[in-house]
Amino acid sequence: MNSEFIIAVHSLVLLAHRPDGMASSEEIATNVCTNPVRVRKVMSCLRKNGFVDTREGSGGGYKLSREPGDMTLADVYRALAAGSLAPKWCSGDPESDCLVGSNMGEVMNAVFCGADQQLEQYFESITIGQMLSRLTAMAKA
Amino acid sequence: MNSEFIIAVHSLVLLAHRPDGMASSEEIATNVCTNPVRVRKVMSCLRKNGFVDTREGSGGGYKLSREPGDMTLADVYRALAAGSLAPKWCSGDPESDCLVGSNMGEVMNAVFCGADQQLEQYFESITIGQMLSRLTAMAKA
DNA sequence: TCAACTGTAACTGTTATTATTACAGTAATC
DNA sequence: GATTACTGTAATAATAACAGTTACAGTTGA
Repeated sequence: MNSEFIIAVHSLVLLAHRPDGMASSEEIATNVCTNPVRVRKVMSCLRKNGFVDTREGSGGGYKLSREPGDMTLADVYRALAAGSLAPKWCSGDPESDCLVGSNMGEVMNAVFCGADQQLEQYFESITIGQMLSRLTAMAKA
Repeated sequence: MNSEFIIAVHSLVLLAHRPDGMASSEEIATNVCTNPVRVRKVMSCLRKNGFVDTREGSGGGYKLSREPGDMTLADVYRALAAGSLAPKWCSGDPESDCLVGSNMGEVMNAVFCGADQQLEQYFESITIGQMLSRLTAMAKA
């Protein structure tokens, strides 16, 4: 899995956890354990997909633009990791005169499309709000 | 996804397609479009997991040791790609004093375990025999 | 006008992936 | 029993993907 997906989910959960719903790229980066530039890149994408609002300039940062309970991991997945299951490496060669070698690429592709849908469906069942609940439940235990 | 998984599936389908059910690492490599050493490494693993039999020496090669209809992609997945969904890159830091940063790693891990099971279940529904059928259906069309 | 932010691009370092080379071991065939 | 055609495995090299860093232009609040 794309690690940007993880950064995105983590960031959204963090924002959902903040009383004022805001955080800067540096705060998020510290919490996630990466660098601010990477966070900004991911957040920029989340902004374009309507997950967060940005405020540039002094005192700026990121803020959730939807309810945590209304954002599923599937939404995030579609925004920045869709199709990541299929490997870049592709088997077979369409020019091959063997039935198997020439068509395997296409069949394999179909298999991974199905797998991707399956995965997306699973992510559909988990919201950012639920992620936060799991975290608080874990802290109390 | 692990590209060894793809090589394994392709190899098994190719063996299933051969009238005598046999092929050498070089023949497989040509069909898959990779090098024989890589194929041997994957096949070696398939042998250890009971998918194929090996015959060393002149005229040797690999042979299916089970019916194509009895081998699911889930079997192959478990043998050489299980848990590949979760990224190596891990977010958060258990030592953090923030609720989110300190526990996110664990929660994320649980999410990916679930995703992995989901994926495995999907692969359970596809056999090597079916892959071959899809290929022949495609050729006729 | 300054300080504190975001948005990007360019570059560097690190890690993972794939291909290659080499060689020991095994079995069929002459 | 030598030769040929294979597998098994280790070591190395080449390539590609990934993550971190630096730099700087643009925006906004104080």
